[in-house]
Order: sequence, then structure tokens, then C-alpha cells
Amino acid sequence: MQDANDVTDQPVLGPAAERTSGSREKGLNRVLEILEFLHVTQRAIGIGDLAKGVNAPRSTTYTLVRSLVDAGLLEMEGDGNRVYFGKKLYLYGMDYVRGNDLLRRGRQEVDNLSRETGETSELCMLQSGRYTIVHSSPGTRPFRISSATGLQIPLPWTASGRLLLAGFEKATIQDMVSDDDLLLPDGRRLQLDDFIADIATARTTGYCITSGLVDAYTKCLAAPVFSVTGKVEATMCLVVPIDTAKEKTDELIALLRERAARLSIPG
Amino acid sequence: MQDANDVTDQPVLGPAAERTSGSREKGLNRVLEILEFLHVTQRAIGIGDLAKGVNAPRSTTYTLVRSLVDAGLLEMEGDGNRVYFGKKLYLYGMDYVRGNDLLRRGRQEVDNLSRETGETSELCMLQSGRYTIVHSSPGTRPFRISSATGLQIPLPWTASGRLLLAGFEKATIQDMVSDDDLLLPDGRRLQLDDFIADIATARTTGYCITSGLVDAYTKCLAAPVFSVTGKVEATMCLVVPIDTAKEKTDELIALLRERAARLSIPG
DNA sequence: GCGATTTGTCTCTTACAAAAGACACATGTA
DNA sequence: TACATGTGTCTTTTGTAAGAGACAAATCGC
Repeated sequence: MQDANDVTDQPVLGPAAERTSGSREKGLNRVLEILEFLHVTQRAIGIGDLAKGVNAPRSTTYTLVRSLVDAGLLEMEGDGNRVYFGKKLYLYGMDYVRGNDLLRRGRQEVDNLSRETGETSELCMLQSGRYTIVHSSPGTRPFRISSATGLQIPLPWTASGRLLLAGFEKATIQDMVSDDDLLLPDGRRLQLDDFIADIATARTTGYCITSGLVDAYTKCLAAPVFSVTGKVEATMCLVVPIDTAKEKTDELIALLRERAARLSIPG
Repeated sequence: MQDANDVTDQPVLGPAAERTSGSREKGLNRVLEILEFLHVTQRAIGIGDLAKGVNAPRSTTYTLVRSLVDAGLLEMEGDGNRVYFGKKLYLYGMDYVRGNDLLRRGRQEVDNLSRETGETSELCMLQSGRYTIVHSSPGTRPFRISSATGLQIPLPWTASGRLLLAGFEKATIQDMVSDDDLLLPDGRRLQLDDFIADIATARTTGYCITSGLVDAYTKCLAAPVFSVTGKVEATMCLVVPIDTAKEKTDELIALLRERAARLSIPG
């Protein structure tokens, strides 16, 4: 049974990026992969499957998971076979929030905004070179507009992405954006130069609107939140039906920009 | 200036448990210590100090911190010297919340409760054998009653502790409670057997009140939240001034028990 | 019922990560 | 000006953690 049917056999391709070319991987890296895997999985998973998922030896995975469970970063689910994130990660996460004015106030503003407008509202940031929905508040529309906290989407698909990249070098942007990212969900392919032009435009206008990029039914309105140094730290955005009238979106953009500006003021 | 005033000098006592007697420590363990250290520190810290704080070699600490920063678990603070928790930990924390009904609804109930009563309200759980304030909502009193999310307090000092330990073996309880834990802040020493008796009482009465244990000015009212299996999963509690009249506390306890019971019902 | 698969634990080996330490460069301060 | 003290990056050494593999026990599939 030592033939080629096992997942671990070849470095052919892991689920995501695997350059596990050789052999021995640092334990910490394995752990980081485990956490990331659980993050995309979004639910408890058996240790065996976890080992497959991150393409790690079973024995190693058992050892690491035990450490993590003991430390409280992971928790055993009910039956004691599956694992998922643990309380400690929640506590560390709250520590992060406490130490981060922008996030704390941003969450508040987003909640307010979606309550006032009835639309889905989000706070977005760059997270190690990726666009990330850091907080979102659903809005009151009957059909649920997609978007969950922690979701990561290619930068070129979003209005926020065009704002967040303001001020970056072309080379840097090129590094952050893969070829796949430029292929929109509807099949169209965006040119990198066009995207960079969009970024420049968004920078000067001070807001950004995209229509039907992530999906064909929604429009995304975004406004930048600046740090004291003038860098774009985050964006606030509203997700509305694509057929929303211009007067309405103008109104929303104005509101959004006002709130984003308020967030930009420290304290 | 290399005398005994510095935190790092001797392995005499680390902040927590240190048996770093020997030499080569697993990288993952170092990381876990780093995270825990940041958690108790509650603010960004220089890498050098961090190395001292966790009693790890400087070179190693630099390497590990770099990995963690690259992974987004930690972030460099402003000037680029100090580090603290990163966005990724926040995201993982939110994943935990999403996968955990009890916590999600518990936070909600706590917020409601403190708004309705005006008192400080908390959701508490056991976290690797320690009492932990998982969520707290301040209340409206002029003087701020202490208590922060993530704070860990010896079990015997709290009303919640007496409820959370219901159903545990005496031996298990003994393991969870150190001698220091039994020494109350006011100098009195609690006998382990008395504490265990308290636990039994709390179990039968279905709530617990302690007066002036953590500090001399407050009373703590707590009620248990049960899992489907009947185990005490968490407690909700209210922190009120110690001179609160009995009629008032009776009323609050009734409310608390009702809400805690509601939380116990799954879904 | 009986193979086939999965799970959790253990042992042994060696590739390599943790640690020591040297370095260059900032600071601060006597 | 010299002198301590802290910071960030190297290189080298070696103790050990990651990994392979074997196992019994549990679970599945029919």
C-alpha cells in the first residue's frame, strides 16, 4: 500500500500554495498552516483529515494538535475527535481589538451605518497583501447579500481594493495581484494597467464604486479611512443592489465618506 | 544596574510557570509563551524585552517574531520596533465566535442585561482550568467596577468559580486550585474543604452570591449556564456594590437565573 | 460476520531548527 | 571622547523535534 494513491506522496499540489518540495517542515509553519486551514474550512475537522488538508505527516499533526489543544488555541469538538479554534484565540482576538482604536471604532461605525441605511456595510483592510472583510453588518434586505467577516477576495474584484492600494508602487501592486485575481468572476479579464489606473482615479476622487464585479447583482460603494500618516488604513463600504438609482448612491456615498472621514480622526 | 530589579534576571519566577531549566525549547512552545506574554502585558512590546519576558534567546525570538509577523498573527507597531497581536488572531477569534453558539448568544445576553439593569455584567467560563471573564459589559455606574475581558482570576475568589466547578471530582478541583488561589485578596485564607462545600451548595441552590471577595466594595451574583449534557458550561454574573439591599439582589438574581436558563436552551 | 479503513499512540533516526555568539550600528550618559 | 546598553543581522554548532513506520484498537461498509 505504499504506492502513489496517498495524498502525502507527492508534492504535486497541495490545496493552496505548497512548496513542501523537500521534507522536514518547521513545526511552527505546520501550525500556521493548520490555523489557516481551519480558517478556510470554517468548521471542526478530524485530525486525520487535518493532516491531509495541510499535507503534513499524521504523527506530526497529532503532536502539534495536542500542543495547541493544551494551550487552548484549539478545542476538541464534542465527541473528542474533531478540532476547531479555541477560546484562547478568541481572547487574543479581543486583545487585538482592544489595542486597535481603528478597528474598535470602525466596527461601531459599520454597525451604525447598516442600521441607518438598511444596507449591508463592511469594514475592510489589507491583511498580508490580501483584501479582507474585517467586520460586516448584514442590513435589512430580504435577500441576504453575501459577505462574511474574515472573507478574503482578490483585490481587483472590489471597490475597496482600489482604495486600499492607493500610494503603493506599481511593482508592489503587481506582487500582490496574481493573474487569477485579474480574472473576474464573470469571465472578463482585467488588465493590470487598467486596474492601476482605477487605483489612481479612486485616490483622487476619494471614493470608489464598482458594479457587478464580485457578483452580477450588487454594486459596491467604498470610501477610504486614513491613518494619521495619510496612508489608507481601511475602507468602509456599502453593498447595494446593482439597480440602485444614482441619486440614492450619491446620497449613500456622501454619508459613507463622512463616516469614513470621522473614523480617520484619531481618538 | 544589573541587580535584582529586572524581570529577567533569574529564573526565580517567570510571570507564570517557567521550567525552562534546560536548554533547547521547541519553537512552538516559545511561540505559545510569546502569545501568552503579550496577553498579560496587554500592549505592544519591543522584541528584546519580549525575549527577556519569555526567557528566550534573543536570536530565536527575532526569528519567531518574524515568522509570526509574516503570518499576520503579530503586527509591528508604528515605529517598527514593538510588536503586538495581529489581525489574523482577530479573524481566528471571530471564527471561534461564529462556531460557538453559546458565546455568541452569551455576549448578547450580557450586553442586554447590563443595559437593562445598569450593572456590570459578565459571561465567564473555564479556560484550561482557569476562571476567565469571556465577555463583560460595563454598566452605567459612575465608578467603574473593575473587570476586563480575558482577565483571569483565581476560582475561589469568585461566585462564578463556585458554579463552574459543580460536578468535578475533589481531586480535580484540588489540581485546579493552588494554595495561592485560596489566599483571598483581603488576607483571609479559605480552606479547600470549605470551598468544596461552597461548590456543592451553589450547585443545589442554582446560583451563588459572594461579598467582598475580589475587592471589599463589590458583591458578585452568578447563575449557571448549562450545556445540553447538563454540565455547567459558563456563568452569567452581575457585579454590584456591596451595600446593595437584599430585595434588590433577590430581584437581580431572579433575572439573572432566567437569562442564564434561556442561554442554556440550545439554538 | 470479516476485510478495509481510520484512529490514536509509540519508537527510532537524522535532518535541521534553536541557541550561542560575534558583529555593526544606533542610542544614551558620564 | 570614551563607555555602557540596546538593536538587528549574521554564521556556526549540536541537541532534538519532525518524520517514517509499525502497531492495536476502534469504526466502517457490505
